[in-house]
Amino acid sequence: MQPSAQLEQVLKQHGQSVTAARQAVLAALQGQEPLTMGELVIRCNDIDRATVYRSVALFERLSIVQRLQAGWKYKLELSDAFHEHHHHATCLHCGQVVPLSEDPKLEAYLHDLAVAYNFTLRKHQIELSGLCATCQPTVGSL
Amino acid sequence: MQPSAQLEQVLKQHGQSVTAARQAVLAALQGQEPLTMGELVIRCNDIDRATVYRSVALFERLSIVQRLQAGWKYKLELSDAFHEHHHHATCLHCGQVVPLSEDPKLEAYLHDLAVAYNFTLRKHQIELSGLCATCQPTVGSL
DNA sequence: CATAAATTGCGACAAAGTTGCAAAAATAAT
DNA sequence: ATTATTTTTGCAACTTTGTCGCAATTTATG
Repeated sequence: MQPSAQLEQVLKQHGQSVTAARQAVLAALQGQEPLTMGELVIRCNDIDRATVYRSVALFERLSIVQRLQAGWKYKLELSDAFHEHHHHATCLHCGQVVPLSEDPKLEAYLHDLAVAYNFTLRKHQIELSGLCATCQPTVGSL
Repeated sequence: MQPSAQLEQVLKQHGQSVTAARQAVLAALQGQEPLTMGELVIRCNDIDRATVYRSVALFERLSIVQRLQAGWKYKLELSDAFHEHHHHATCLHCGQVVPLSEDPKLEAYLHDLAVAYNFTLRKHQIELSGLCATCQPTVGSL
């Protein structure tokens, strides 16, 4: 299904209106790289900042979008129902975020971990950080 | 070793001064729960906000402190050299952060993953989120 | 204890995020 | 379709969070 059609479906399911602003915010998030809030606001440049914030808040409540810690700043990306589920490796030097492909063994493991702690798991994130192949020669010590 | 003595050691190793402000920031972070920046500033109430920020920035550079995504906000806690290494489960309802005990198998797995992606791994985080045992009965759907 | 170097607090500022409310757009009803 | 109702948007004001330069203070050096 097209992401835009899927958005429409999710919004209607929850009694929320399908609006141009929300479609634009989704479209801006469809690129490969996760975005900071600031970057997202810039890419939605016809839409008021407050509206972008409200859309993101709604999208988070509806699990359309997730927030991840990339180095110092947090970034936003479409969540598992819209993208393939995956994790991230962030380069501490250049800030690039590399998506890691999913591994069922790891997923199963985390599931069991949650059970052991009596937690109803809704979502999870793994964030690796270090130096990417490109930056390794450049940086002596961080 | 006492955390305060360890702080002194790390600071001197990197040619940084040992100051009252930095000791106070460390002390405030020594509780069990990770803190938001705002909470930390409040607990260091004799110390100027700017100084708290500068101390945290320094502590992050020296890997004394790490930042984790807990629900919507980020929180700060002492990093592995000061606490036992561990991961977190955050309750989406009450916001409580439960520390998860370390598992060598998981750690080894993540290490291999980084190698596969040609990444020099400096640190990593696993964040589970869901409902804690206490909140599960309270909340129908989130 | 004196000197040099680094850190702190202050105030002013920039950036990020929130809120109330009237206008506009989306949904529901006729 | 057109109108009525509900929701969302943009705007502007505002709060919170985070940053920066600089003089005063504290820390380290000899």
